[in-house]
Amino acid sequence: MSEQNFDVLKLENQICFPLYACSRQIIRKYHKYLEELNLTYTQYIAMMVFWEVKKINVKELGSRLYLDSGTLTPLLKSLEEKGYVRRYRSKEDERVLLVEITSSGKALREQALSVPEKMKGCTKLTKEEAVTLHQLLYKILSE
Amino acid sequence: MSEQNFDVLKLENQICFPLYACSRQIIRKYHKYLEELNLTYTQYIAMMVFWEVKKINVKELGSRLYLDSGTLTPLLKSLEEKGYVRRYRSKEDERVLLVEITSSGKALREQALSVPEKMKGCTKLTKEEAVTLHQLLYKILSE
DNA sequence: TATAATTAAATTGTACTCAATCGAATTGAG
DNA sequence: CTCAATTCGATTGAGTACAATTTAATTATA
Repeated sequence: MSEQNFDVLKLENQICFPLYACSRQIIRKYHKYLEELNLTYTQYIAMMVFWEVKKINVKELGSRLYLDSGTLTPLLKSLEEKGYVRRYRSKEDERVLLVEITSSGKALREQALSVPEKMKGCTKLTKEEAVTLHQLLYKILSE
Repeated sequence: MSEQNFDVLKLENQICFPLYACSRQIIRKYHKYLEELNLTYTQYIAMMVFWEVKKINVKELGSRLYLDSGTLTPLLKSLEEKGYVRRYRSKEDERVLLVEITSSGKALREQALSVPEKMKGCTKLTKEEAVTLHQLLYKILSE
């Protein structure tokens, strides 16, 4: 009767734990290539957005990266100090902070091309497995 | 000629970014259930290990959780303050710190059963998709 | 049109995360 | 045996994460 099944509390039966462990494992691998660019991983994915859109506000950047202002405010100040972005208030709505990539930030893009190159094969997944993983992850994120 | 393909630097083409975003999204969902137990997510997965093995040293715990002493030392001190574990040096090798679950920590297991229950269906993956994801993630971790 | 409600960032406080370094204990080569 | 190398955990410092709160600006409503 009062037998309790604790299997649901086993590490090996979790879905979040390997997600969490995997993301940290890969981010650790990024570290040695990104430090050549003087970027952290979070700064790197933020730069990916700037390379695409050139200009964006904090809220919209946060919704793309799934990060809030508590994380982004210091991160964007740091990118500004490095000279990769410029921050300024919107004239139309003073609450909104616009962040725009600088020429220096744009120039970094060429250098950054070496990163995916070096990270190639960082996981031993086949192309098909990587596609499957990608789809499953975005299915989770789409909720 | 000198056309460069920057697609490899697009956020949508990354594998690590959705891993990172997914794990944080799910951990955020855990938060409201775990705070009823006065545990953070990292403390929760550490407790999962203690519920299984009762006693373990820091290095072995770190290899199971993919975390190092810089993360675990303060985390274990915090769990000790809450009364869930006891920390002491090994008599055989004074370098080794053993961490053992207390009766209070064992009692927490029953309460914790509600967490996977509440998290059930936190992702809308089918059972098959969840199994596939699990396999792919452990393939990455096994490198 | 006052003012209440909402919104956007910034701030605060707690807790990771991890590279790098340190100090103490143990082990191993000569 | 002995000193150098290794190992274990703790510490340090920089950078996130994020819930909760605050401040300032804007919008909506009575």
